[in-house]
Amino acid sequence: MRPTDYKTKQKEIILNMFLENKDKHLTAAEIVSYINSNNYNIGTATVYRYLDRLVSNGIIRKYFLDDKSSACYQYIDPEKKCREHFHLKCIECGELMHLDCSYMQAIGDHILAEHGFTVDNSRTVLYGRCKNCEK
Amino acid sequence: MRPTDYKTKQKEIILNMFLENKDKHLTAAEIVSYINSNNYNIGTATVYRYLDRLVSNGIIRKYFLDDKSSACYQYIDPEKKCREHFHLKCIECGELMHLDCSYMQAIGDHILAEHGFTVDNSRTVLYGRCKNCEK
DNA sequence: CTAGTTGCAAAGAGTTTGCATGGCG
DNA sequence: CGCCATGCAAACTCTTTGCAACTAG
Repeated sequence: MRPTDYKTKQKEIILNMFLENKDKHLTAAEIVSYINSNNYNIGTATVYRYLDRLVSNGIIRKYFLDDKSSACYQYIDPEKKCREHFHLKCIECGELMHLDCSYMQAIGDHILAEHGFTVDNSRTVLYGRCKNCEK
Repeated sequence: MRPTDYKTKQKEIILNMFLENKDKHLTAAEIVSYINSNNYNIGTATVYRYLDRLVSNGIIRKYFLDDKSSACYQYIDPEKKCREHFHLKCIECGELMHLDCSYMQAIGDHILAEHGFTVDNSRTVLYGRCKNCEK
């Protein structure tokens, strides 16, 4: 059994930040500096510890963009069924697109059937450039 | 114009390591420890500097696995057209598979045509579990 | 000889851990 | 009150940078 999850002010603030930024990814540093600039103080370690838990609990997703050294975290919106489709991440502007498309959904099946590989959609992100940034 | 590329013993050793491990990825630490355990000595900085150059020159690929903090580097085999297809990476055993399949090659075109997104195959790795590890 | 290269050590950047204090339930 | 969570600082890991010595061409 997992330990009790006490409600604390810090956790509330962090989770709210993700809920208010469903369309963006946040880095640990951004979270720390945002909180510390808003009449509150939070330790870096606390942020990392809670981020880890949120990732384990499937509340947020953790990425590593190739050109960034720091990890990025983004809310996994249950309403958008993010576990069931692929994601596209623009390496220029950072936009995350949900690739909810029947054609793409067939890809996972194809890879499993033809290549014996089970793709984990919750981990996989396709990198590239979105319409605007490609220009 | 770019500076002349002097041939050195260090560069030769590193490049050979990639050529002898086309099917695997190597980390900077692995390269350093391998070389230093073989009657030769090389500085960490030298390894990183040459890796950067190999990446810039398109000789090797650099990527980050979700659960690793260190970067992985792998030779881009011209014969396998690694620039043009996707890669599958098993999150259990670390095996990297080349997904060279006409069906899959259509994916990039589809995403561009239907979703206006240009996928960068050299950056994208699909994560999941291979046949053996799925059991 | 000149300019690219190397090795070492120090500096950075990001993340994790140890530990005493603090707060939820 | 017991146990989890927090903050701070130190420790760590990986990578980059500064610089003097070295070397390929």
